[in-house]
Amino acid sequence: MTGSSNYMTIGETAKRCGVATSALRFYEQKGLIHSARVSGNHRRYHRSMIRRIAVIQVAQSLGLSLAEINDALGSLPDQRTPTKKDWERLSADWRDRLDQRINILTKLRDNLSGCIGCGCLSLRRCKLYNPDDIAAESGAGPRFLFD
Amino acid sequence: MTGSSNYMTIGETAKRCGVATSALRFYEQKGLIHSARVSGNHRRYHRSMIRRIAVIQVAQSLGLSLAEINDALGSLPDQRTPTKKDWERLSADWRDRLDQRINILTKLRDNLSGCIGCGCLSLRRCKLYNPDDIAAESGAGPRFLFD
DNA sequence: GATTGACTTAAAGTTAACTTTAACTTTTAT
DNA sequence: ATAAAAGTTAAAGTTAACTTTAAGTCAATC
Repeated sequence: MTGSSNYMTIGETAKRCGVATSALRFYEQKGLIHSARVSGNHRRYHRSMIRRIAVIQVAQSLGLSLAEINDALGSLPDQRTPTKKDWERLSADWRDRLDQRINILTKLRDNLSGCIGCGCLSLRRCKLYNPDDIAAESGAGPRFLFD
Repeated sequence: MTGSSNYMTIGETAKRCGVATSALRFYEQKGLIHSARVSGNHRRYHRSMIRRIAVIQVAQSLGLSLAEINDALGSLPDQRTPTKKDWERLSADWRDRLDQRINILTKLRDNLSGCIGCGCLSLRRCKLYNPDDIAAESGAGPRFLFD
């Protein structure tokens, strides 16, 4: 255990990352992060876990489940700071996912706007203003806003 | 109960909207939708509930909780098809929310790209590649990707 | 040494959004 | 009339992502 400043207690790590200690224990149980143990069985997290936890938080903000994040983190090294190449490999996937999310939300926003601003040329075609639901053959659910 | 084609059984409604009957019962319990009852105590949903359920589904895709949706739907009429004005009132709020979501995701994606593509001029300033975590004073969590 | 704060564990609890179960009634089709 | 399908209810169950509890040990400080 060379250099105590490379290792932090669970409380220090939690504070540093803005998560609860219980969450850190939970993540470790799920295999997402790892710790060493000192003679009193207290955890010691390597500094590289800060970055790893940050990556978990980013992935969560993308809507990934912990299981999915665990899969993705399989491509990162456990015990050292990820290199640039490591990060590239991971974030390429996530950028695709982000692009898709942005596209869907943009389309949804545009469809909202279009129907509001009289962008629609036909009351028959505009399903939102089709009060008799004539377009029932289009399929179940609010197709008109997602398609 | 004029015009049986204005009312649908729970099965018909579920199929039409692409949701489960159990979800409809759940939403009704939560007060999000409403039904009439026939002599056998079977539910009958007015056609306007199709649109209302569609709105619920849209709001869910925005990440709103059912409680939040219930609040928002308070501004819509229960027993008739919402007018254009009704819809405008509701969707203005949601468009703001969509804009914010899109902005956050776009910023996140741009930060990912910037760091990958050597957009960063300083290894000290680029927190992602600051392996000794010198920027610890920036606050807890992955600030660099959200700010 | 004594006290307080930080740590440990396993297991139970919380929350939201449903789904399933069990036991029944009603409706539909033959 | 009968059988199958569709409907009813209350309550229990599921899931993911945690948090809290209960009961203890360890570490730091006086």
